[in-house]
Amino acid sequence: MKNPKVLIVDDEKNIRDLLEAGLKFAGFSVYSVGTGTEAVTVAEKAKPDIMILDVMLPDQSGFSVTKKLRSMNIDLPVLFLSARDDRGDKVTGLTVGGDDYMTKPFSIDEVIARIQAILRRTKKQDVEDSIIEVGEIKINQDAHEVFVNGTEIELSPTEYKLLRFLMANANRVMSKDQILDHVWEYDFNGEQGIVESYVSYLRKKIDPLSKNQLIQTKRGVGYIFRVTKSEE
Amino acid sequence: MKNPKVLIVDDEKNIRDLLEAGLKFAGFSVYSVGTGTEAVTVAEKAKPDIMILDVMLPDQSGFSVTKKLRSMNIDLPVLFLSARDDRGDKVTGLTVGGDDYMTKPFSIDEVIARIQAILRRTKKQDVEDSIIEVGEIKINQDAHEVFVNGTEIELSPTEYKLLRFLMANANRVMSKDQILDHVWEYDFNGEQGIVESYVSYLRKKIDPLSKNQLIQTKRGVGYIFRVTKSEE
DNA sequence: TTCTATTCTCAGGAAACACTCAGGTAACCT
DNA sequence: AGGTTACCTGAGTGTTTCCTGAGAATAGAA
Repeated sequence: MKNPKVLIVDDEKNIRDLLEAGLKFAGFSVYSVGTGTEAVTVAEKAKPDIMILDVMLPDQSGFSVTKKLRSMNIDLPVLFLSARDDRGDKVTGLTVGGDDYMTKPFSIDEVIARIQAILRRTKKQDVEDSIIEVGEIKINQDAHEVFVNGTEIELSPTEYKLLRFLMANANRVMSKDQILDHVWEYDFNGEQGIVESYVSYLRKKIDPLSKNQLIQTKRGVGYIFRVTKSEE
Repeated sequence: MKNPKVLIVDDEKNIRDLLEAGLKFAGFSVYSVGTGTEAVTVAEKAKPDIMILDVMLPDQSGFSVTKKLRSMNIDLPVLFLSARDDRGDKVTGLTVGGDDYMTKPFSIDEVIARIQAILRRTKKQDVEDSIIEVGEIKINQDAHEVFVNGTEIELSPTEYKLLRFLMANANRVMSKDQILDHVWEYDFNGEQGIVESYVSYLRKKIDPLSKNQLIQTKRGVGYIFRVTKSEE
């Protein structure tokens, strides 16, 4: 299957729009609803491959949605979304099998990564590989491991996400705004300076293991993860 | 499709006219409106391929326009425009889909370049390639890299834009006024001397790598990017 | 809780950049 | 030829952008 189908269930329209834009661009077919009742209907009709489900819906809890679906013999993996604090008791109990959960606010690229991980685990979807290898750097997404020319380096979560984003867009300049929009949580309202800081952190860990400066600055434009120096 | 359709949404008539003229000349079909309400109407009727949208409109915010359109299942990429300092706290998530974001004041050719980049990425369109190659010079727009006979040169943002403009109009004399209008931001009120300076900068970086003088002066008229014509 | 890793802000300094200006040079004119 | 105009370019100035270390605030783990 070429375009996995995702069903987004969240009552906040902003979040639905954000997810919809990001997932569509990442190559998913997207269905988006705001209530649990609609979710059940669409899940039955459209047969999505995965569902993104807010656990706190206005009409019913996410839990009852999954229960309903299961009783209808509709079996699809779920990525649960929840607010930061109501974690622990209910949500963790919900995740069975291939399911996963994330807290709001999230970063859009992290959502995409999680969805791909779930699809990878559950069905044999035609989905990105767990291993990203670009030039001298290899990332194992399942194990959260990063190797530079075969040597492993330790990255903090944010460093990891930033590097993954730059590598996924290798040989293309990414502006700081783009980086903020994809790598940082959607409610982050800080300044671009934080991107500079994290690029600096990354370089400090990467550069000692490579002869090339892998992350380059395009002054006034952004940053680029550069693999092939010159062509021709 | 040969002529992509662009919908311009901005309340300042000056800016609308500026964009309209520039985009028409670049080969786009242009629709232009001043309010969000009109934008929705025209987007529905004319089915544009892309929209240029000021985030600060008199009747409603640019975001509510995109939301409205999305809820109507009208799906088109957006190039957002905003004042220079609106970024940072308020607006995030603008670039997650195929969308992009620019601040005012902009240079008209930069707008065109961004639009083509968006159409290229959302790739429903038959649009210019990311690589511009004219004679001995090759520009990779994705990577913001410039090669002269295979050797990379480093250009500042303004040098880059100037060279791209001259190459896009190769073998045609461009006056300094034309250059100012296309390459510099629309509120620039300096003198033509700056064009002379930047041509000088460019030559200093380009000429050592070429036997020909690629940027030639047409005294009293302007400058021309000359391609050694093997055929014609 | 305490401890530690991490996130984020900030500020100083360095470098790159944009722009202006003026003296010099080349092209064009009569 | 001389005189005039347009152009070139080095020098200088003020601004912007970027880097990085230091430290405060926060979250996660022991």
